[in-house]
Amino acid sequence: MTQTASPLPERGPTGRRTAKGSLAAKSAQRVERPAPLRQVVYDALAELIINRTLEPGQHLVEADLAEYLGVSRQPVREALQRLQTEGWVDLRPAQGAFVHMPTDEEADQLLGVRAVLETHSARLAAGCATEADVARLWELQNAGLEALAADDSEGLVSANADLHAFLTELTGNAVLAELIGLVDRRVRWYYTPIARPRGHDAWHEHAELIEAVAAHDVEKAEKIMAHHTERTRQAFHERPEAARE
Amino acid sequence: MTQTASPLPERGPTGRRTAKGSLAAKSAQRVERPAPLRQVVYDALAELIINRTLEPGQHLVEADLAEYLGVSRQPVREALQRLQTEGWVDLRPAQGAFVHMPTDEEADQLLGVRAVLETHSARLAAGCATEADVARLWELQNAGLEALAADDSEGLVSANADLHAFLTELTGNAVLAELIGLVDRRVRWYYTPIARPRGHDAWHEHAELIEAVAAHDVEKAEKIMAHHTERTRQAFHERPEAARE
DNA sequence: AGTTGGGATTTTGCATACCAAAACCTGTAT
DNA sequence: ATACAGGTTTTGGTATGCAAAATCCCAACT
Repeated sequence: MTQTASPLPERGPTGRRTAKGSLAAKSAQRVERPAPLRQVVYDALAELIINRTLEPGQHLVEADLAEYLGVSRQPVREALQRLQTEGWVDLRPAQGAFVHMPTDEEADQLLGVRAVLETHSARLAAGCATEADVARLWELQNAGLEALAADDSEGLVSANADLHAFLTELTGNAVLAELIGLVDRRVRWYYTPIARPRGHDAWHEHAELIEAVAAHDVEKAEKIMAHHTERTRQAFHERPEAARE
Repeated sequence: MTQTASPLPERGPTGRRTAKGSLAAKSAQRVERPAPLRQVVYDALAELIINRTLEPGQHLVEADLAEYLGVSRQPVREALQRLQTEGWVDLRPAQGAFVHMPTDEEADQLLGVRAVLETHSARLAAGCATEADVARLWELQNAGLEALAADDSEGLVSANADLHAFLTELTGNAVLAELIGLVDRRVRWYYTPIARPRGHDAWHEHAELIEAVAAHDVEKAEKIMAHHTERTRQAFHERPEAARE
């Protein structure tokens, strides 16, 4: 509606093949997709929810979102569907989408599941990490320490997520990685308020964990991660009066 | 199926309120929703995939599915979106939906994750099961034994799912239950071919598990479930020459 | 043979328009 | 206040159109 003429964020002469016949050029990178609109909308809405522009409980009217984003209702609906399956919004039949209202109980359950999955992940990772992997872990660890020193709450949460994410990739279990990714993204939402106070201890525990992984000490890595995630859970319960909102 | 004219499975004069003013009549049941069409389509497609009417790798053309089911493209698209997030189809941008092709590696990863989650679930359930819960578990166990005696492979898989599902509900952790539900539904797909040979041992192990839960022996329940799911995983690898397809 | 190169066709992805039914809102009469 | 009647908004779904991308098919060329 808004920008009636311009169709969207630069979809013009993309989608062309990279070159002509350099078969298996680099093996890695894909051909660069124009990014489906529903995906763009999904990312945009997720961002709006995470940074609280869209408040918990708020009613999301399809038509409004569509106009706001300059697209039609269809991609909005599809994005909302996905947002529901991943727990960001609740889709009440015949009433539409509402930003999910996180409860303390749910956060606790989420942190509990996360503890189980991450613990298993640490165990597997310790069993199969190469030296290069360990080096990468130390890099990520340092990035986190820098954010800690700079008192960068946002960067701290992000660095934490990166480190945990890389650890799950190491396991070689794609299903596990996907599930942890799902849970962690939601945990991140609740986690932000306690990132700062928890920071110091958490990154000390990370160091112990990486040492255990480097030594391929499966039992120890598992134990440390169990302790680490359990402490995070407790930190959430003992969090300051920033409880409500 | 093709019923071009008739719009759908009886949506006529539904959606009415149950009565007029008997507030909180039974407290339990919701108001009876007409069931969103996308949900109906989702169920239908999931069923078609599970029973192999739609073969792995097959290209699903929206227009064809829509005509086949007697609906428009929109609900079909929404159903396909959800089927993707739950791993039943792969949605390749600009190419459409393809029935997911399960690999042995993926099945193994799935069974691995399932083992972890179910083990944790068993631990929690053992800690908080009431006598009524245990009675219900025995009921479900008997239903499984009957299916086993009747050599009903389909019913066996279903009874197994029911028992595990009830156990996860006992934990009181909705997030955990949801995740296990997700994983189990997919495991079921791979599991069917080994349900029969695995049946006898599996249900014997179930009995032990229920006893441990009834005795609130947390450690034992956890151990039995770990063993149980690990055996299932092994059974999958040692499965007969029904390997491919 | 084999592989190139165009069309022609199909299919997706999105936009637009329209509609019934359900839910919501509001003002008025009780 | 409470209840009711009516108007408004919103969803959920249908139908249609269309550009871009992918696929298919077949003929021309080493």
